[in-house]
Amino acid sequence: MEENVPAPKRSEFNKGAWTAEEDRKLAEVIAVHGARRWRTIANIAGLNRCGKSCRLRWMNYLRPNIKRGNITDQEEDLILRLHKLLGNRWSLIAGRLPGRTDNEIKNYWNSHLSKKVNQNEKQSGGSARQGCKTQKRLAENANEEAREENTCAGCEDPNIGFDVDEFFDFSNEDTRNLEWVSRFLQVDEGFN
DNA sequence: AACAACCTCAACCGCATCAGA
DNA sequence: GTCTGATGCGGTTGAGGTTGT
Repeated sequence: MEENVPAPKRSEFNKGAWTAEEDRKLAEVIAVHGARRWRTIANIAGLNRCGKSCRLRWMNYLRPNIKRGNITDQEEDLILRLHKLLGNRWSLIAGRLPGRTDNEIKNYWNSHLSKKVNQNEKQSGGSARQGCKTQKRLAENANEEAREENTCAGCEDPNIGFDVDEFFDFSNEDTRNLEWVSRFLQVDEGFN
């Protein structure tokens, strides 16, 4: 039934804003077939969209449990701290903020936080460089750790007194998370 | 009221990586 | 080991809304 539907050529795909009808069709098909094989899903749903577009729509808008708007002060603080640690690793940052998407965080950063950070750096005489080295190091670690779980990132550096599992297990304990991030930032500041 | 400038955010694009044949 | 399609990510764009003049 499903894969006999000929896929449109790339140039024939619909672009631009999604309609409520398209959303409904997409959600229906995903409910039955699951959120994978996006090209097939697009075909089954009869959407004149590419698979990528369907995936993005689902991930950023239709997926259940998505929080929309109103980033709280606590979330903002966490974003700032995680960005300092990880750089533009939006998906990693989003993974620590339940219900938030990488796209939303990226947009929020670009429209709100980047300005804030720039202002702060100007005021404080700009210690951006200092953070840079650590940020790169941490981003690299984060990538490796994401792949090879169960290794100890802190083991290499005796100054870093935290557990890597804790690093990636933010669960929902926001307060605790902020605590270790603070701890890490203290280590970071003592790095130079 | 009219227009320009600015802001926000959904969506697209290109590239990298992964997984299966 | 190689090829190919699927998936994921980060950067960028552009439409629509808001604010300022």
